[in-house]
Amino acid sequence: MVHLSHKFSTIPINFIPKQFSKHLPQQIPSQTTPPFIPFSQRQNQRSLLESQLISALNCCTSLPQIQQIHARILRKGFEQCCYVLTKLIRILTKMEIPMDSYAKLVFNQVENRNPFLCTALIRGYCLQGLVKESVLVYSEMRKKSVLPISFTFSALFKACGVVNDVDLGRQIHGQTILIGGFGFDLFVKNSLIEMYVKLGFLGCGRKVFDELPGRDLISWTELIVGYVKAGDMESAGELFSELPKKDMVAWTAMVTGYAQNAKPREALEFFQRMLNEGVETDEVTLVGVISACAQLGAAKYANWIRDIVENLGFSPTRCVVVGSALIDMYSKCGSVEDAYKAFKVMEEKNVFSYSSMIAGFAMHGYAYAALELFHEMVKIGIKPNKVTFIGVLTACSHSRMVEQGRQIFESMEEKFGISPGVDHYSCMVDLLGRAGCLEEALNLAETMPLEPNGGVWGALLGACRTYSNPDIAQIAANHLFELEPNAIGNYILLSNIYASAGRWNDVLMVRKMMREKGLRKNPGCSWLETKKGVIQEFFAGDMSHPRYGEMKQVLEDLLNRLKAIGYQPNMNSIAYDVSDEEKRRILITHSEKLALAFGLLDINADFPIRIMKNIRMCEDCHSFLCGVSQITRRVIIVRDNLRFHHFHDGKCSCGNFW
DNA sequence: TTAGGGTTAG
Repeated sequence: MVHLSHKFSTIPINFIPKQFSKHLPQQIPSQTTPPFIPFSQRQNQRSLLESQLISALNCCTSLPQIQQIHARILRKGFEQCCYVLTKLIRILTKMEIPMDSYAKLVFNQVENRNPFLCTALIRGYCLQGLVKESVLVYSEMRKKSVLPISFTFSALFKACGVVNDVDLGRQIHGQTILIGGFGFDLFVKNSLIEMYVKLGFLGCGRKVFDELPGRDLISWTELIVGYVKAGDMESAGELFSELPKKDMVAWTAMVTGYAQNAKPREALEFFQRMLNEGVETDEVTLVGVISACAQLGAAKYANWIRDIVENLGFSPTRCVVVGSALIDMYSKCGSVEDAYKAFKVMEEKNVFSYSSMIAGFAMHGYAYAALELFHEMVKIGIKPNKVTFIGVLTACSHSRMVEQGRQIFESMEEKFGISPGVDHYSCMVDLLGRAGCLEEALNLAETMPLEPNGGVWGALLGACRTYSNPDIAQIAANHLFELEPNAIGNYILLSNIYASAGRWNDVLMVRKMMREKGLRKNPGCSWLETKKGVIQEFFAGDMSHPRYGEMKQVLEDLLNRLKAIGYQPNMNSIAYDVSDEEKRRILITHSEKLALAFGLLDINADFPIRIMKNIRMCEDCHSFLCGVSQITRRVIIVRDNLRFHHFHDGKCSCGNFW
């Protein structure tokens, strides 16, 4: 003990770099000589102390607590004990305390490091994204002939995944084969598959899976997720069906996979199968299903999953991830009120919950609510991320709040240290464009520090349509035709802009381009959720519906009543050079009008009529629906390809600005 | 100690 005390005095606190020394215990161990105790008794005492220190470390929840126990470790003479110090480093890792500021100092004080201690530091560095440092520790341990353990490789592979370094991963993969037997370790094998999958080298992952002996449920699931992430649901499905014994995680990987790959119906089918087979579900499964329901956008599915979530006891109150998913779902299913209710009851809120709610408000045209929430989150110390700003800027954009938008855009870098990405520039071009500042929007697109993408030029083209500016439209469209040669919407927009300016020759030129490329117009389509919860589909100009006669009657009746209060069909919404009579006929059979007519016939007056639409609503339909909400006193909610419109009492929540 | 999770613009 005297010796140990002596050693303490040779590692004075002031040897530690100043900025880190605050982390280490300030208490210098006592130098008094303890009474003599026989050796065997000392050993027993030591192992008792050891387990006491370990349990004390396990109970730590804050840095000061750790420092207190660390002081005890030093006082009791355990500053060279790998077992105890490994635990200390693991706790520091768990609490996300920078490795360089504390764990490394602890590590450096140990002379004979065992594999566990080295691995704890490697893992700590790797989880903090400091791969170079973790590799250095690994080389050091190899130099000193400390044999790695499976966990060492697992940590290193994870690190390679974090920093996207497949070459390093391959090198370490080679080492697992060279250093006796690790190539056959299932734990190492699984980490290896995980790394290759994460880095997008699915083939290598598959090779490891096929060639190395032994595989377990985790190996299978890892590979399934690899296919899911690559968007190959077919291969994922094949592998899943070959999987001899499937557990909740494997099932969930499939459900979530379908949801993530824009196949919401398949996701729900899979979930139903999972329930039928009696597989347990947890909050992760539910999040996948909720996300699928959000994509379907129908209140029917929202209510269905709400009941399931409640019955399983996963309310938004207690589970922040389920809560955030629900906020998104309710917003996308047309009920921003339900979204806000879920948001309100959440006990824990994070950047996801706030961002989802902000995006929800923005989507429904509640710009002030979105901004208020943004300021609230900043005030209570939740740091916004890139996605948050997309929501906030969209809210400003859809409500013509140019100055606020500008200020927030500027604050991104200055105040929050987030450099704006292409998408944020795209929001700004949209903001300026929608407000009618087309020149400024064009200027921003042309001078922005990043390469503008389709989003940027598309926003500008959309604004040119609103403000009928064929000249700037042409510039934006030329960029778009290069970036997205097959996106039909751009050609249609440009042709509409030319049509409303009466430039019929240019319209023909755009039509010719479309013909040459073999592009065909995506027909306008609307969906309506009927009284019975069935989703009905309506195509523009389609007169084959069994109740078309009644629907036509409803529409004509509405048209006459609307004309009496000053409505006139907006012929500019038709980009064909045809007679006014023909234009009127085309207008009255736009898909949302057909859906509306059916909704008025089918849905009780107390309920809103909810319509979904695949493309942007035309000006005529928009003013028609405003008028209908006034004369019928009905609430009509339309979700177009971008956002929601709530028509009520002759007004729309978008303020005629969409 | 290893597998499945929520928010994104025209």
